[in-house]
Amino acid sequence: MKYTINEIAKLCNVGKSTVSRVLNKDPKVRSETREKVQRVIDRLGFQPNRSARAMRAGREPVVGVIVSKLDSGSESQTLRAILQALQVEHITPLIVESRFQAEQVRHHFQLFRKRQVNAVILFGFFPLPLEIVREWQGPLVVIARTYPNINSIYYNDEQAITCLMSELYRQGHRRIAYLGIEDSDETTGKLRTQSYLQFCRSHHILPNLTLVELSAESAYRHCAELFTQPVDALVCATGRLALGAFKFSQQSGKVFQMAYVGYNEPLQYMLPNALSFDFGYYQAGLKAVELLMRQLQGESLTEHHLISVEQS
Amino acid sequence: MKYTINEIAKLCNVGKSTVSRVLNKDPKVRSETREKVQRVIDRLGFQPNRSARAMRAGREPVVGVIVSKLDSGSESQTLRAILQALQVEHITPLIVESRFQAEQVRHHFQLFRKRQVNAVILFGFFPLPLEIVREWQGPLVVIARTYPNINSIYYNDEQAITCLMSELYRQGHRRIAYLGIEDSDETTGKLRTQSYLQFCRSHHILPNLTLVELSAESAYRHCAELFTQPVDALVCATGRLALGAFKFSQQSGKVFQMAYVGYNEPLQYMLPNALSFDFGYYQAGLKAVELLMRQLQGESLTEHHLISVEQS
DNA sequence: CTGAAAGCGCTAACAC
DNA sequence: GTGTTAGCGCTTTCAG
Repeated sequence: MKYTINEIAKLCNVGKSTVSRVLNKDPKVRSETREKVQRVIDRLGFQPNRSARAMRAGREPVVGVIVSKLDSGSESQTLRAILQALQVEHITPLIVESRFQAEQVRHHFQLFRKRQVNAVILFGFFPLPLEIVREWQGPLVVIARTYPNINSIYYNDEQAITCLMSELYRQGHRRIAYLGIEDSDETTGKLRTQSYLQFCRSHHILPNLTLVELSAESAYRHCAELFTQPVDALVCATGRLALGAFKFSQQSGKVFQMAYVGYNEPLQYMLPNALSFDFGYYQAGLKAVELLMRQLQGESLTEHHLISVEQS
Repeated sequence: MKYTINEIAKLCNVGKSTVSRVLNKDPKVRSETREKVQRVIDRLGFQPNRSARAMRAGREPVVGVIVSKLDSGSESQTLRAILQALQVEHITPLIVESRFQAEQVRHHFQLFRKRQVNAVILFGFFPLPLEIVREWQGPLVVIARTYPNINSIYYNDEQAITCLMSELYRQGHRRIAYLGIEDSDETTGKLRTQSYLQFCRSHHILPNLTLVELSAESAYRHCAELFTQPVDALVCATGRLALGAFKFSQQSGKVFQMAYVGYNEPLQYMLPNALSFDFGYYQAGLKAVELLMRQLQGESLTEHHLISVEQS
């Protein structure tokens, strides 16, 4: 049932090192011998023992992946890409959830050290203090946030908002409101808000915005504030907020064109006409793994990769 | 930076087996010695090499987890539990997606064999032929579906439907429609449909049902068929279908009490008054790991575990 | 080109 | 109680 390199060697009447060479595609094996050995390997379905190989190699490649929430549309897209890319590289992913809590991240780092994780991919879909991120010594790629000297894949917040605004403007909307995140969140919050204000300024639109917490409920509760004035269209900083706004529109009967940043399947289904800006989450995952691989291969340069793909 | 048991031994002036004993909490070590060794271990942050241990043990515990879709509310809940439970057992999970395709499952099984996965947890949230499931030789737990001689965690379909129906009935609804899955799906389909019909019969309700495919879109398209008659309340076989029905209610302006089986965060948020029957997905995950552990420990009995917890 | 032999870091007999 | 020793399955010199 479970063969070892030794048994294969005996069956082939060769030394085990030859079998090893065949397994590792060492060119200096006579093709005749190679085929003989390969045939036996195939016939028996022999698989070299992973642990033994790992031990010999001195390290087993394991990448820790910290997502913020498993059931999040945008993150799942990225995670899917990461999983696939890592599989190709024969790297084992270790997935954990931060649930948007920096403290959890710290905790996971500890676990990773214990489990001898070589590298980490961290989803930063929420404000995360630099000093916590710094706690990870070793290869690291952060997604959706940037820090000095730390590799990252981040999204073009300005482009996302500007793009949505332009489209709404093109459609003829002029009273465009904005539901955003508080400035304490540098990227999803501050940056996007500023882009909104910037666009308003350059297009002579009177800003009408409210900043809330990153939850549908908070968005829902504060949405009414925007509608003390007439509103044609509403831009939401995230899909989560858009869900709250959608509920508001249901309850209040207000009709407006919806636009949001992110990928949210149920919302996309319920509101097919809404504008959504997908950053290219899948691409981001692939890129993250690529960056990580480079770090693992010793290149220690820092890169900040901008991902931006428009959709819908 | 990276120590071995040998170095620790030298630093402590003990043999490496003593260090090993300390690591493995072998009782027959003088507490004095133990402390001395432990102190050094702690000070240096020494972590025994996983691969070496795994090799020695002859097997590295890896459990393959086949979910149908990463971003599914119900499954994420279960997956979360599985991840946590496996972590406690120091078992590495290998997560892959089936995307509701039996062929993918077969493919993943192959991968698992290559990667020397010891056991599998399979999410069966869709019809899956027995012969495919059989392809996995070895410890296996199937969630949400049962097969002869295969360990499983399954849900009490009858109870779920009956429970929702009873509650609707209690609330005074009499014209209760049902949106279900076709009979080709044994559990989510046939079983639930029958439970609906059963309830109708025993409570003298005129059945009003439509069977559709397992997608929101299909539900949405066929929903109108139910409303050729007056409807007070609607029971949906799954959260996905409920999403389609919700859209229908939006578009058609029909008002009715909604009820569905499953856990769906956005829906729960949008329709807080809807009745939902949560099977206890988290519990199911814990149970799945427990069953698997027993198999790994050699008990080869088959168990079919019924999970049922009511909520909302 | 191929085989013999020496370990990788750890655990488990087996001695003392 | 504790040290010594023999491998687990594999890769990698080092000789032939």
